[in-house]
Amino acid sequence: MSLPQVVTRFAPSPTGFLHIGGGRTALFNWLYARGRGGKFLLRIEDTDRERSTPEATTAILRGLTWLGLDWDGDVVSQWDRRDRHAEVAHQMLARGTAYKCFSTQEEIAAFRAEAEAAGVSYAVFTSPWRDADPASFPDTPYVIRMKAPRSGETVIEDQVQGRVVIQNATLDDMIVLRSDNTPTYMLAVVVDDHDMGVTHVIRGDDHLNNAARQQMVYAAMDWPVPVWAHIPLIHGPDGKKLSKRHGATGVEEYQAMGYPAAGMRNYLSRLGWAHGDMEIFTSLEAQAVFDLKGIGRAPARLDFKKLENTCGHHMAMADNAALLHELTGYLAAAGQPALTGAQMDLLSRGMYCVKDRAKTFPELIDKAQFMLITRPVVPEEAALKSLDPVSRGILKTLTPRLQNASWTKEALEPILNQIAAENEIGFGKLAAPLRAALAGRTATPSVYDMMLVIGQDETIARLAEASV
RNA sequence: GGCUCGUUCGUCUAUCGGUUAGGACACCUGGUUUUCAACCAGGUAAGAGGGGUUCGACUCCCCUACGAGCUGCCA
Repeated sequence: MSLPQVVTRFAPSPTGFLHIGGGRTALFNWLYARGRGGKFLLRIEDTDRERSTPEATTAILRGLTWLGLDWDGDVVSQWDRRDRHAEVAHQMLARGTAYKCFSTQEEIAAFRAEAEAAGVSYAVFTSPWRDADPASFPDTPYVIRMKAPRSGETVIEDQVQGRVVIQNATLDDMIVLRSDNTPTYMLAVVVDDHDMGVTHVIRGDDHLNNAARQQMVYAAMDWPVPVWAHIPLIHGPDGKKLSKRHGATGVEEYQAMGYPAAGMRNYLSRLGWAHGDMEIFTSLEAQAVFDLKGIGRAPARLDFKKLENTCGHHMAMADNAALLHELTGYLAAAGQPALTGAQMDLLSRGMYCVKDRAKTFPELIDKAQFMLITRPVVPEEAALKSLDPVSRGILKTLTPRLQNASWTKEALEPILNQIAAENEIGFGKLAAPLRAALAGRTATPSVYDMMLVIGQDETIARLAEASV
């Protein structure tokens, strides 16, 4: 009666921080599941004991959490499931879809070297034990290999790449269980995805070829094959695979640079995926329209300008309190001093006049500078020019009138206009020294907004100091 | 080397055989403005190359070039 529930997963290997490409893969899985009332699971592929670290796992979790990608249930450790993997390997043995191979790594290396010497740069290794008589088995360590079909073809029906046909002859009998009884990735992913009920495997297209081998394991165990969707990788601005030399590759680096998470999600989702001309959307909107069909086949390049633009939209759309909260998170991530209570108060009052002018948190802080400074205001050199004797005189005449004013824009406007008129100057000529006095700068939010936000007493105090 | 995938403005992309090839970012011009940002109006800019199929190809097929991935007792 009810449709089978959609179950997706993100399965990173904990060998480093959360890569921006991994973040996008996770995002696609999350969008797909969340948009369909399904489940989004998280599994850590830590079967490589040499390279896996707990630090990397926590870094990945931190990155996902910052991105706002919440997962269902507990984080699954692949390593913890190794006994189950071994069990399946032996079931394959029993079914005759796998076999014990006693070839040593030295023998395999020798085989490859020989092939190379013979002019074949790469050859598919065929184990001599594939059809060997058990009576001839030596008492030495062995691995369990998949007994892959030698002929015919394996077809991957991929939702992104289309129908991909791979000749079985090009695939070797991959190892599913190592000689120390630990599973290899090819076995572990399939067993885990099956046991976890994963219905849609959405991952990087570096796994497209692997899908053929994995599909053989599904076949060997007679398990239903999940829906495949192999998405293109992200490239750097020069079109090469994204790497360290392109700059930031870790999700957390983007947090430290001050990009808001909502903007990051929006930008990342549009990188390689489109829904018509839609550019800016909330997570809820993205979930509602995200589908596999909209994913492009070509790798996309990172464009910081567009990232910033997208983030700017989300800054402006954000709820003031939420933005302030995320700002404190940014400061911590960037290793900057936390805000004082007074600064928090002012920011929550003045967020409205700075958030639509900023694309990132560093920009937001810069625009909000007039709220964060304390007297005495030290004007920048350019601002100092607006505080000439004549202007200071004008400010001096302004102060007493502000003392009796009610503190609303409606009340302030006529006062400033009248001062400008009395001195026969344009409003701009009055705004410049006001800016210099209130913020010590030449570029600031509206002078009215600044006055309203810092309040009557502070405004008068700053004007008094500047007009001395 | 073999196998697999990809190629529309500088960038992200729309198009699902017939469009003046559309949108967004960036850039340029003008406008607005109280500075900056924003905003408004306009503009420059694209189907890798070559063959087919078709009345008609960005769209389907083949080749080439270029890019990427896989080819481990890594994931």
